[in-house]
Amino acid sequence: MREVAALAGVSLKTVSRVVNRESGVSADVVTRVERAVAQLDYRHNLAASNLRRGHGKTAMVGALLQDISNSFSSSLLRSLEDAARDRDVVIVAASLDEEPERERALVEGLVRRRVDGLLLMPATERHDYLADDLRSGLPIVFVDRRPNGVDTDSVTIDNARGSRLAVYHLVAHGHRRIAFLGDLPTIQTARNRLEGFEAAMRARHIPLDPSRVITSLRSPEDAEAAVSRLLASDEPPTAIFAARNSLAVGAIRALHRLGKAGQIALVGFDDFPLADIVDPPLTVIRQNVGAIGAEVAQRLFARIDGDTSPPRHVVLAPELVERGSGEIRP
Amino acid sequence: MREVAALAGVSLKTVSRVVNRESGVSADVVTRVERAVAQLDYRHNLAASNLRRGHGKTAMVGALLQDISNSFSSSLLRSLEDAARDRDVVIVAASLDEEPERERALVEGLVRRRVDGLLLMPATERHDYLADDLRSGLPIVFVDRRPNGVDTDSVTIDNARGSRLAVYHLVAHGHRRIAFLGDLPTIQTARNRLEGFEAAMRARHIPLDPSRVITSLRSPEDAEAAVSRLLASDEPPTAIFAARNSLAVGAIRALHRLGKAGQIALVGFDDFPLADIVDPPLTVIRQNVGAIGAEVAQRLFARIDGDTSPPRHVVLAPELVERGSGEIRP
DNA sequence: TCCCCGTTTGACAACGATGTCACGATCACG
DNA sequence: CGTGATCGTGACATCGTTGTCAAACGGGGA
Repeated sequence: MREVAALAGVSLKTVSRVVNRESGVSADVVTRVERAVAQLDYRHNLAASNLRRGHGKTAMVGALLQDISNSFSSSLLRSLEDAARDRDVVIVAASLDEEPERERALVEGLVRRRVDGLLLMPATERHDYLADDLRSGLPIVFVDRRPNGVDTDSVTIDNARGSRLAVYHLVAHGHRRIAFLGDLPTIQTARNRLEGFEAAMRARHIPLDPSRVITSLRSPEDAEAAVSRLLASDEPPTAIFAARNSLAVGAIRALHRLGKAGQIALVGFDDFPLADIVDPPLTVIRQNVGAIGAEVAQRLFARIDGDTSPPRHVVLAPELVERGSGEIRP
Repeated sequence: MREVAALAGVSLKTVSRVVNRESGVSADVVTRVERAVAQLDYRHNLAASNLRRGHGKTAMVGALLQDISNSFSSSLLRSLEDAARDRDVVIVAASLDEEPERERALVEGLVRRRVDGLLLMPATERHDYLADDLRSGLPIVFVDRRPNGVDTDSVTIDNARGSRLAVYHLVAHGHRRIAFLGDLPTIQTARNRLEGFEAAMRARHIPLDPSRVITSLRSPEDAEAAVSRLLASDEPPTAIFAARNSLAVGAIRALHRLGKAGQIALVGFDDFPLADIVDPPLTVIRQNVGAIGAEVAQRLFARIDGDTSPPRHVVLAPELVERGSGEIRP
């Protein structure tokens, strides 16, 4: 900037005025400065500008999601981006992979970078560590999982209800031997889905067979192996409830490999783009990702704009989408 | 920082030393400073730090992709993230949606923010506008599309070859009436795929019927409608080559709706997570996204680390994955 | 002609941090 | 006990920018 000023024969402040399109600079000076800017490849430095202005807004928000490459996380990211776009805010995105340490490190990094707000799908169990930042005014919106130990906005779905929908649906189609495939019970949503499953089975007076409740499945491959084992047992299940989309995928693969596709009922949790064209079309518990994302973005930007009303916890209801795989009878 | 210094009874510089874990501070002073930091909720400001240090590294890279929510873009993003993670670099991600204006605006925003490097899947046709930034040393790596008007690293696949693989495969299975579904020909990759299709048809001495070459399809819905029209014609195609994954999805939906699934051959371009379990399993031209992402990340960080060798243009070969849908005979 | 006023421009300090260098204290050694 | 080396600490300028305030300028009216 100093060089631009020298070349244009004006003061630093005048260059600043031109760069910021402030009024009250003569047309002649403006062109001189702009010429100098072009000639020297000068680039305005936003960091320095923000520093001086002091108000702090960096026009960056952080989005810490489970895994950017999965469709749920990336759809949320996209919803946030659509809202951010209108306000010229950019998004710093990262995957947590269910690693608490990574979450803490990334939050710290983003706070040091002075992001204006944070979208968090936490990998940690307790969130007290965020208290200081929240107190100092950093807007944080939780998504998919609720805050624990601090109070801040969240947008989640009713996971237990989703499980209940699935179980009641399968029971209504005549099933009693229903297997459950779930992720690590340390993950809040996975736990809620498991609890919902158990409660629904109780509510329908079906005894829980622990050998048919498989948790800690982390990948489609895990699920595929689990289903193979389940179907090889003495009393194989007639229906499977896969409480996460990647587990449903593994289950489908296993059913295909064993030639049982179309014979065993299957309900997945979380819709995904092609669930309607797999074989058989997959019945799922759908969470409306667009609605979640829009709600999250709206909350976050409202907070950034100074909304200081009490934290709100939005809980959306998932719905059952019948497509075929869940309507197979035993 | 000033307040921390005052509270701890030391100078600014000493606080800086403690915060940066520099050696040569007595244990006593370190604890006093750390206590003060905790008490005042002090947060180190990275922007100011970078400003002063001058070397410029912000430990941020930009990733401008086509659409963060599609699986190709988000997988690339994830590959980049894996590489960035080791170096404590964060990623600013955005979708361009094939809008040139948006690309230019985002690049400018990222340059102003002084990102250390840029991953770009361009929406623009010409890239001269990047010349200044490249000259001033900003590393930019193109992915999926080659730079035009400037010379910088790129990682792409051989799209024409992909189309050729698809056509030869279908012809080998007895097809001659092959329809082509493509995106906007203004998009470089879409154009290359179309050209590859035409060249391959010529090479096999099959006359091109323009009514079976449909371009400018932007969504699964567009593709679905196009396929419906194609199949309603007098001489419907016996095979379809869908030159983008979302178009293949639309084609599958149409075939299902019309009850023709399993009767018309279909080859898609771009693999996607569930292509093996749709009905029938989809034969695709696969680009190895992991390999592309790894290559891109490696190039980008090498440049950031000061590699000034001439720009390299890596072209990876796609491969045909037979799964069933492409092996249906007329 | 003189004065006042609006317009355009510039000098300076400050945003939060750190590299440089110099200072005082402590220590080992002959 | 003096000397030089070593260690811990602080003063100051500086990174790139902008808010504040005042100066310089030109023009219009009395």
